[in-house]
Amino acid sequence: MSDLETRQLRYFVAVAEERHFGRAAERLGMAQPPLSRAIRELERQLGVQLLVRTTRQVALTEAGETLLADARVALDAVAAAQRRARRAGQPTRSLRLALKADYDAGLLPRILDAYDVMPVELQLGGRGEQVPALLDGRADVALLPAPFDESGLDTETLLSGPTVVALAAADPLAARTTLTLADLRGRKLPDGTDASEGRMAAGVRKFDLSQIFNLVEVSGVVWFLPEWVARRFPRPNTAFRPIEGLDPVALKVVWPAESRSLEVAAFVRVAREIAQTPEVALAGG
Amino acid sequence: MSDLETRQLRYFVAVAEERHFGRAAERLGMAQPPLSRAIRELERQLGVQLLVRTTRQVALTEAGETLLADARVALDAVAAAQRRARRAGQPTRSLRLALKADYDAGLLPRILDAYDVMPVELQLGGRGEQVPALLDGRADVALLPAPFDESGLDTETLLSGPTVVALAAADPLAARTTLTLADLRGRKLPDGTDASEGRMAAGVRKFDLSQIFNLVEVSGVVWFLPEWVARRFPRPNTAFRPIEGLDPVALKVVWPAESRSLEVAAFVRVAREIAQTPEVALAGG
DNA sequence: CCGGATTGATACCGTGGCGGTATGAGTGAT
DNA sequence: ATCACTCATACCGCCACGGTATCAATCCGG
Repeated sequence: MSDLETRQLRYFVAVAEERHFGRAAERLGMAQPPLSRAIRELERQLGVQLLVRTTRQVALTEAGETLLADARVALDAVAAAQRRARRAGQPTRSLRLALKADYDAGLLPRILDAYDVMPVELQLGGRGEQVPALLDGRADVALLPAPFDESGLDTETLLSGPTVVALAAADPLAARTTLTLADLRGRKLPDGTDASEGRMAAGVRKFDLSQIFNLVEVSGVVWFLPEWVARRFPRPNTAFRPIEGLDPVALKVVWPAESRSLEVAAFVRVAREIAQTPEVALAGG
Repeated sequence: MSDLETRQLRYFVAVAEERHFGRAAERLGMAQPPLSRAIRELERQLGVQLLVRTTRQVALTEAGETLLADARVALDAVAAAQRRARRAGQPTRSLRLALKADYDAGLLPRILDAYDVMPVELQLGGRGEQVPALLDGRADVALLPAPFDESGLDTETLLSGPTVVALAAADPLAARTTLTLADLRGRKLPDGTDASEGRMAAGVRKFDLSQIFNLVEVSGVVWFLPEWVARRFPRPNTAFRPIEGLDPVALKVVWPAESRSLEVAAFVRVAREIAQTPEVALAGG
């Protein structure tokens, strides 16, 4: 009957993620007994068993899995409300734009130049950091390469292009104009996985693009990236070749689904217009 | 610093909606002083002024407006988590489908027949009740005529058609094949507003379609509805005429944006297939 | 088969947060 | 100027939440 409190959801998420009351309690900065009691009380309120405990392991029931997913969404929504309210009270307002360095397809300078509603604060981060930031209110809008999990978000595609592989110009494969994933069997990504698996190796956040291109040129590893990124970084000793059979990669502008912010809407409009306007040669000489 | 509790959000929403501490306290079933104190504490936690109080009126600051919108979303998310967890623990599962009576375009029987994942529980309600039910977890999926506020929801269009006006067959306008809004000047909707405004008069929830057609035939009022609804209810004394210049009305299947429910996904797939399959004549004879 | 380690549950206690009542203070209306 | 209205303050009492100590069940090594 009585309503859930975010405290109860935070406790449950901690236990469900740790699958261990002691570690969850430590993470929450509290002792284990009151945490156990709080979860019991939560189950009693819901009239549903969420966890199956033995003294050796904690497992989630189906209801627990359901609640875990929904609780994360709800906690993000609460955190977003808190953050946005804090910001809305500040005298100096800005738009927080989350993006991955080098993945703006050259649109960013023109967008920033054209967007004059308020100052734009850039939040550079690795892949995977932008979406959570949008969901919990740390960012207002993002520029991201698709695909990514779009639940809870609205998006608009700015441009789209094929995936290319970056390989050393001296590589025999560079002599061919197009490649398939199978051709890459044996080639490694910087993280050591085989390139023929076609994943865009995550977890290589320590490197920026020029460092990766250095690796490509000197150590024979390869690297996948969207064509609209590669085009911005021509290097004489790195060859970019399209991969057949991979889905195209879109650059999207992304914002929280429930956003009714005029500032975000204006940003999306500007981004759309810039993306549709070809980049003119600035100086004819 | 410390996290927001749903209790604080519920209190704030009550005060922000009532714009009156006393009434809000009454609505919350508590006394006014602790409510005032809780709002003060909330403002202190956020470091932001949410309300401008005088002894005569309570007004929202810009931060307050922001928080009101976000808090509603967050509270819906918490309520949805609670309801879905409760249901997930029940042994008998069902899919709760919210819709407006008579607005299924004839698809419903075939959809229900084809959907065999789990029992479907129908929630008939007036326009405007389905979307909140989806957002706070009282319903899993809905069939709705667009347009409606889609924030926080995902949708897929099943079919689309023009808006028509229902008028008495004896009405002089019924002699014409198409009409414009201007032609309807002077004609009234059942709620008394002028038909030439083009709104689909809300607030006439007490009547079902046959009652409305009765009104149309005997009292000279007119009524707007989608063509794909009108087609299902042929009546000799009611004429349906398309209105030029009005946007088409789509029938959409709608579900919570964050839903990753396989049951909902299966329902959407079935609905899509049914909508693309023309209704065959059941008996040729 | 037994003893120790691990881990969640129980018992009990103290405090702080939350809500209640009584009352004050500011403002608009007559 | 007085009254009505409404939000704020003061003060009080309770219980909900968290802490400590301990128990109980299970797994594992010997």
